[in-house]
Amino acid sequence: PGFHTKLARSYGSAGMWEAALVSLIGMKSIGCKPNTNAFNGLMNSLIKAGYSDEAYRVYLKMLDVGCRPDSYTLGVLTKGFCKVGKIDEACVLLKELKEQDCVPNVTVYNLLLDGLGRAGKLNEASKLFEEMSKQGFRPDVVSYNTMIAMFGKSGKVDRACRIFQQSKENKCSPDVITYTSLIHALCKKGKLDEAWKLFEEMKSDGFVPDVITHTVLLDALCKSGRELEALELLEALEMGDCVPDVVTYTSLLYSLRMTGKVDEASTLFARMVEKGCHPDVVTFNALLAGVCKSGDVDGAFRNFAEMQDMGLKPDGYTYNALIDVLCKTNDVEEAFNVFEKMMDDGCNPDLITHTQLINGLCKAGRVEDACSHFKDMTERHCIPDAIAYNTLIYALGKSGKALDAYELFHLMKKKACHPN
RNA sequence: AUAUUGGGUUGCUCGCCG
Repeated sequence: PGFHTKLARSYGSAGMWEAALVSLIGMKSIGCKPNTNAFNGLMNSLIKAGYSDEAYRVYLKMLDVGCRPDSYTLGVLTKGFCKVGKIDEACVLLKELKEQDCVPNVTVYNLLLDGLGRAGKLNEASKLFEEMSKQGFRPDVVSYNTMIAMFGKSGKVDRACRIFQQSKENKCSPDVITYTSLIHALCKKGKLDEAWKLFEEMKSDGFVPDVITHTVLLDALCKSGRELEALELLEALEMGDCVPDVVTYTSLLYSLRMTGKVDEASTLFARMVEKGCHPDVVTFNALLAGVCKSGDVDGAFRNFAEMQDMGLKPDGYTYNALIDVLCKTNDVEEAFNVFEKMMDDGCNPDLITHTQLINGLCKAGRVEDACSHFKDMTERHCIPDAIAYNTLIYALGKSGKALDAYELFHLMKKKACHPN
């Protein structure tokens, strides 16, 4: 059975759900039947690899062969739904399974909280957070951490701190993640002093900050222009026992390169490699951002070639950065070539890709083309946000098409997209 | 040994400061 489940999970990671099922069901050839755990494991593999719909099919098959779902099943599927933005379906499933006396647990609620947060539905998350206690599920440290991180990411430090207060009142012990999330929230708002205070506080309370905690602080130093202090922190880490990782180095590389410190960035890049820390696609993208900022198209493509020489696959960020630098250097034609290449390469253009192209067309005086691209974009199920509307509204207004601009402005409001 | 939380990279405009 171990072999069959392992094989099934491998198929799952490749999205081959049918082959995976054959492997699971094939257990009967050795006189075994796949149990709930085996199905849960397969669904998890599928979801981790981005095959949520396929996971749901496996779920149906599992019911079909008479396997009862348990709280893990519910958890895995909740994650799957949330990952593809189908939060409502996750809630429906929760209700359904509750009626079949499949008991949800705190983990399931935590998954929902996180899913709501990532979908930007903070109010609904807060409501659920209050609701869960009433339903008899006491929030645990993960619940609190999830809420803190979610408020922190959207710039609501005060609310994050209130949740922290609340967790103390409810006698829920914080952990390193709690503190790191709060420190991150403070840093994001530029409150570095308070962040450092909390950092000291956590240490004196006996918590051991890890590489992530330190990287949050280092990144904040970089982003507020204190690269020297960031470098000092890095050196301290390199000498201590909290080893900096690729994220730590990338954060510094990004700031150095963004602020034009090209040589320092190169030196640091060499140093990280020397320390056995391998740059990843984000590292290259971070450097690429700096190259693009200076409008250096050739340099951008050199970076693009170099990352592939190192065996790294460009992602959406990479292509978007290239498209943007081309648009900004008045080469929309080439930007569209990269756009094609991106799709050939299996990268899905996103809202940012389209907005950049629309902006590029506008700047090249091709406002009509921009409008039709905007239309194409919506037909490709890419829902414009305020920035996308602004881009086109601004260009329309500037090119004397005030009426069209006004019309789009109304459309934007009609689509419940808040003008800023 | 089957599920949940923290760090780095990409888009518009405007304002403030230099």
